Amino acid sequence: MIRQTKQRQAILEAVEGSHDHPTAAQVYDRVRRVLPGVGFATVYRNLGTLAEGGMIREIRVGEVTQYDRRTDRHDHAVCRRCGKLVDVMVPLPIEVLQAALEQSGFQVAGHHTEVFGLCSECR
Amino acid sequence: MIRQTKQRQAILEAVEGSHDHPTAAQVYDRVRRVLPGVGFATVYRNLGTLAEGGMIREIRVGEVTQYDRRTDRHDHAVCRRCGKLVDVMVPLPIEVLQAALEQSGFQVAGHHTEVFGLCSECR
DNA sequence: ATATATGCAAATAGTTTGCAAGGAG
DNA sequence: CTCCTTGCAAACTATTTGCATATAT
Repeated sequence: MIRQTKQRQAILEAVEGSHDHPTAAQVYDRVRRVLPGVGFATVYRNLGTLAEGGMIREIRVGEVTQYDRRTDRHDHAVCRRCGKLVDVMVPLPIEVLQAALEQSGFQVAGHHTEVFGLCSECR
Repeated sequence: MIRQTKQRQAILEAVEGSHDHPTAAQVYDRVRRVLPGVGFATVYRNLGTLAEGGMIREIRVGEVTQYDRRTDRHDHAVCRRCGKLVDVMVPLPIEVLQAALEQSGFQVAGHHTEVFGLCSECR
């Protein structure tokens, strides 16, 4: 059974309280302010656990892994200059994907679109 | 100036001759059959150089980096079970992305959609 | 009580870098 | 002949794992 610990709770709160999309290292830093003795292994382990449990979402964009408090399906736009990640919902009906993959026999379960370009500050 | 070496040529041929999407380690293995003495640093360096030069394309999907002989814009479907990568073209007009990102002031330069599900063999 | 979770340190995977020797132009 | 490229080994980064101890249930 999944236990409630102060570390796990603090890690979840660190992600849920973020309006950006923190990396594991950033979550570690934020949690350390509340629980100075926390180990980074605990943070990594719990980010994985929480993502598996569907409480947070793990997004890999480019070479970095980031965590998102939003668990509903949505897409992301990445700034090529500063790396900033912006949430966006790209309207893409599943039928369009199914049609595109029809001949390959691929069964579509989900999708994620990454848009790249320049954010408002960098353009 | 970018020089023509037998290593670089073999690395390019290894990717261009692939119908799958090899990882750096797979390219290394393939090149070693032709040039047994090649170092993995040479492979990594050249995959980067070739990708920068637009001769091949680097794709990061999930936790693995793979190389694609196709340099034209297209999308990918990843099998959740076996990890197989299938090329696919998802019809997504740039105007749709621009409209979705209008309010954030993000300037769209490109996009890539990752579809996940099960390939024909795994479903 | 008992099994899960933590903190630490060491291990691992994938990739990058420094450097002397080699080879392309 | 110059300077880019190679091969080797060491360095590095991000993440994972082993293990004894602590703690939630």
